[in-house]
Amino acid sequence: MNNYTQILREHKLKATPQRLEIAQALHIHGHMSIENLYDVMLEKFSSISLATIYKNIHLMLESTFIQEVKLPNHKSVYELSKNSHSHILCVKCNQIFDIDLNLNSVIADASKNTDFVIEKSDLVLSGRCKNCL
Amino acid sequence: MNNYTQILREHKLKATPQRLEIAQALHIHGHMSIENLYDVMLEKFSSISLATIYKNIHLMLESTFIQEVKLPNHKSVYELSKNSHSHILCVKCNQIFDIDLNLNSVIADASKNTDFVIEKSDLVLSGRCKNCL
DNA sequence: TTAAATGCAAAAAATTTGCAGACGT
DNA sequence: ACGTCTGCAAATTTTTTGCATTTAA
Repeated sequence: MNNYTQILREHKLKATPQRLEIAQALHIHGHMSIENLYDVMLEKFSSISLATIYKNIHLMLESTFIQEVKLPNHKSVYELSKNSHSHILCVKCNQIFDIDLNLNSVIADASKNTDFVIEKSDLVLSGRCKNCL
Repeated sequence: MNNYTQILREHKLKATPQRLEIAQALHIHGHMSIENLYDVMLEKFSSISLATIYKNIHLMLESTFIQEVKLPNHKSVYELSKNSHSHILCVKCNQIFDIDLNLNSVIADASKNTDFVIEKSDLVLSGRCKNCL
């Protein structure tokens, strides 16, 4: 029983080979779109169905095993759940990186201005990475 | 010639009645999804086509007359372009508000950590608004 | 007058559903 | 053994395209 078998079970999901491979693919690639994932999965499961990908993505989202990341000018990508973090996207090479940023003061400010109780923040920065400059 | 006729032309778009109505609807409602917009437009143009909505949304995005806002757990919504700002979403009543937040230090921090030149930021805060608490 | 926009119908793409057989626990 | 999962096929939903006609400038 590897890593993800246990984690999947903790999320009330059966550890099927397909799900383990999704977890593995996300672990390796970090952020993947549906079609991206489908292509990678096809290499291991030549007869996997897109329906299986969709069903699993939904279940994994519901169980918070994974998270969706919505990016400007891109399809959504998915990542394994981790501690809260932001994303930074290179508009040239389209690489996505996780980044830890302290948004406390921003959130405090927003909270004060709106009387919202803020539960989460989704921040995507876009620009050009070192290599693409 | 009203307000938006001129602005549309500045964006190299012909000021058709349909486009003026899209502008008006976004002005009034602030943030609208495609289907939302279609429903509202139908009231003024009983035979408007969804294809017209899609085509116009694309052209208006390209010309930066409008902007897309991607929200967690929601379909994309569109708004008239304005100065850079963030969004705050109530997860209970689903209202969306614009909010001006100073992200300078966050961006500076990100820039320093990644060697990115950052061009824009998309921030959506989610929580509960005053009324829904 | 002319290039661009509209609306329709059809096509394509993306996502969801139902179900029979297979599989995880 | 049981309930869940997979893969398939079909259905549905969303978005795009082509084209004849109309319209803004």
